[in-house]
Amino acid sequence: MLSQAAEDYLKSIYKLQEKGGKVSTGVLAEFLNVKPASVTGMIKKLKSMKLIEYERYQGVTLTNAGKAIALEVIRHHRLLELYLFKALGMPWDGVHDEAEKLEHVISEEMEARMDAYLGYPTADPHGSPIPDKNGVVPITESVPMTSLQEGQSCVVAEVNDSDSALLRHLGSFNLYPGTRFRVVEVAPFEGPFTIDVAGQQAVIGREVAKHIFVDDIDDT
Amino acid sequence: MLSQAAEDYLKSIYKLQEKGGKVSTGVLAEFLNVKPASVTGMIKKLKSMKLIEYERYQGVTLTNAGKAIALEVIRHHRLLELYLFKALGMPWDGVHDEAEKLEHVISEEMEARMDAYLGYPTADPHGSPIPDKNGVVPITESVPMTSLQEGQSCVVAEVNDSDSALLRHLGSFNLYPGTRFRVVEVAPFEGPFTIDVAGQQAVIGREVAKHIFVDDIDDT
DNA sequence: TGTAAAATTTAGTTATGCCTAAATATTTTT
DNA sequence: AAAAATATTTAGGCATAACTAAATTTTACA
Repeated sequence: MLSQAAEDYLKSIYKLQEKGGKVSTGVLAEFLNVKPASVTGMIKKLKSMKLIEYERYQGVTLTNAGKAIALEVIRHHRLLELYLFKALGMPWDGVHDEAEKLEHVISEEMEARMDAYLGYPTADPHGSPIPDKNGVVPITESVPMTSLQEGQSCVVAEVNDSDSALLRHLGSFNLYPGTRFRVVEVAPFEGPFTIDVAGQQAVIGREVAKHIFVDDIDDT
Repeated sequence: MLSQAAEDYLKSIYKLQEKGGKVSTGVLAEFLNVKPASVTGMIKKLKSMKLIEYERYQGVTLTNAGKAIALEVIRHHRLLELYLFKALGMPWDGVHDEAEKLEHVISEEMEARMDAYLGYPTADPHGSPIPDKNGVVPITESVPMTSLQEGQSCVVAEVNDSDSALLRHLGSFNLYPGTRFRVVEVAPFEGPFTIDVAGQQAVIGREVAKHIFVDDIDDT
C-alpha cells in the first residue's frame, strides 16, 4: 500500500498538471506546504515505483499508473464530500477538511456503498467532477467568472473547495453550484462585480471571482 | 495530537485493564501484535504525557486523562460500526476493520452527527456498549454462554467483534444481539452446545461459545 | 555571453515507531 | 536459596517523511 504522503503527492501533481504539462519541484513544494528538498526526496521514491516520470531539474509528470491512483484519491475525496454533505448534513464549508483525512482510509467497499447511496453522482457539493470507478472524469466546460461582461447571466458551475472562509462568504449570497445570477455591473480598472442573485444584489471582488467558475452563459 | 499508534495503545490498555488491574508489557505486546521491546518504548512516551502510570516491571494503568482518550477512541469505533451497518448497510462482519481505520480520523463534528443520526445509541452491532460523549459507559450485565445449563433460554447480548469469520459463522445461525435461543443440550466433557434458534437447531462449539455473551436468562 | 539570481538537488539531521539481539531483572522450580 | 525459566529493558538499526545548509544546475538579464 502507498503511504498517505505519497497519495497526496500524486493527487497534487494531477491537479497541478491540469494547468500546464510538467510540474516543477518548487510549485509542488509550495502546493503541499513542504520544502523543495522534501519534494525531491519523495519524487525519487515515486519514480522508482514508476508512478511518475522525472529527469533532474525537469519537473514531473504522472505515468498512467500514477494517474490512476491520483484519480482514485480524488474520487474518494469528492464522493466523501458529497456524502458528508447529503447524508450527514455537514455544511459545505466543512466537508473538505473531513474528506481530506478520510480519503486515504476508506475501503473500496465503502466507496462503492457511498456511490450507490448517492445515485452514482458526477459532481461534489462545490461542483467539481467526480471521476467514475474506472477513472473517467465527467467533462465540464465552465469558465472563470472574471471573463463575464455586464448584463450576462450564468449559472455557478464550480467553486474552489479548499478555502472554507471563501465558501461561507459565497454561502452568505446563496451562491452555490446551480445558482443562476446576472452581472449588473463590472467596475472599471479590475474592479469588483456587482451581481443579482434571485433579486438580491451582491458585490464580488476580483480575488473571489477568480475562484468561481460559471456555465450556461446567456446574453440578453 | 496523539499518534494513531498511541491511541491504539491506550485503547488496548483500557480493554485489557477491564479484566484485571495492571497490564503487563508482554500481554500488551501480544494484544497489539508487536514485540515487548516496542511496548516499552511507547509506554515511556505515554508516561511522559501523563496518560498512564508505570513502574518498571510493574505493568501499566491508565490515568484519568488516558482513560478519557481510550474511551473517546472506543466511542468512535463503536459509533462507526453502527453507522456503517445502519446507514451504509455494510455487513456486521465487515464493519470492524473499516471502523478500526476511521476511528482515528473522524472529527468531533462527524462523531456528533453520526450519534444524532443514530438516535444516540448505546450499543454497536455486536452488542458492545457505546460510551457517551462524556465517557460514561452504559452498564451491561451479560454472562458468557459457556455458563448456561441445558433447558435455559437467553438472549444474545454481545459477541466479539474482531473475528469476521466468527461473525459470519454466527450470522449463518441468525445469532445476532437480541436473538433469543434455548440450550437444548450441553455435551459432556467440555463438549459443544446444541441450541434452538427460532425453531432451527445449531451446534456451537466451546471455543465459539466463549465469545458469546448472553442476557435475560430464563429457566423454564 | 558571462554573471547574478533563482531553482533544484545533495548531504546530513531529526522524530516516530517499529524491529532484533543482548543484557538485566523477576519469578518459578527444584 | 540457587538455578532455570520467563519477562522486561537497553542498545543499536531500519524505514518514512520531514527539515536545514551547502552545492549544483538552470534561467534570466546586462
